[in-house]
Amino acid sequence: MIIATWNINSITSRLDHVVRWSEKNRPDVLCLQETKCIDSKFPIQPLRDAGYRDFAFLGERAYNGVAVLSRYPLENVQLNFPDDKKTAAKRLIAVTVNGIRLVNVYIPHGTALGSEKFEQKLAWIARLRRLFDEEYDRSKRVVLCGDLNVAPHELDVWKPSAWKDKMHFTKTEREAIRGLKRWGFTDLFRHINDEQREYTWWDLFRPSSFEKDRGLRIDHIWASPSMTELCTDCWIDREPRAFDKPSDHAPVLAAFSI
DNA sequence: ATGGTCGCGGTGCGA
Repeated sequence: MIIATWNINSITSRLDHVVRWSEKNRPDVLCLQETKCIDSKFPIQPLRDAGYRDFAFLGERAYNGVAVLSRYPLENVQLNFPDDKKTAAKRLIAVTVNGIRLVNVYIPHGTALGSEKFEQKLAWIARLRRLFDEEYDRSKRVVLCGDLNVAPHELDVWKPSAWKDKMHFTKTEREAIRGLKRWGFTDLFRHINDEQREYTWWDLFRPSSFEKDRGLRIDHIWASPSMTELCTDCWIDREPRAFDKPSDHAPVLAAFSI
């Protein structure tokens, strides 16, 4: 079974990429972030034609939005945090698929260091940790994936000296993300690939960033201990980052012997 | 080097 995650920066603008990539890579479950699409306009039919059978999505106009596309039935769909208001940014969707509890998140960007939104980013991460403490069992099969908007380690940044104290790599963000991980998660890319430097995001503002491989590893698939034991591979597919008019993110995939 | 490029939607904001 293959689970993938991809921040596609608008499902309508990237529909062809998602279809083409899905037909080639055949993930069983694909978690998307930044769909930027209201639910009534979510393009189910083209994605059905690409092989997906079941869908869960939570979107809004222009910003945020998360979705899960699956070849297996999705059960117990949870939209955002249980105590979120309806007006809350659409950033979390949790489903059960093949007995796995899968949580797909789009962690807030943070906008600017020291801003109110930066504090809200830290608070959102702490709140996610509390969700796992209160409602999840680490002895079960649990997967957390998505755009974490934090590069946890120096190995996850193309030039740590240049990124010191910069958004996505500040001490406070890394501490917050470590706090989340300590619930009992293993970073599957690091688990499988040891000290390898690979990235999932390259800045679209700087057109040469991808060619020069100046990126960050901010998109992740994390797993609980029993799920980590079943993981046979985890990799980043850079190919669609070179497509015409790409998302700024590349997909991450994990294979499990299930 | 504080620029640069997208997406949405028809303006400026967020990333």
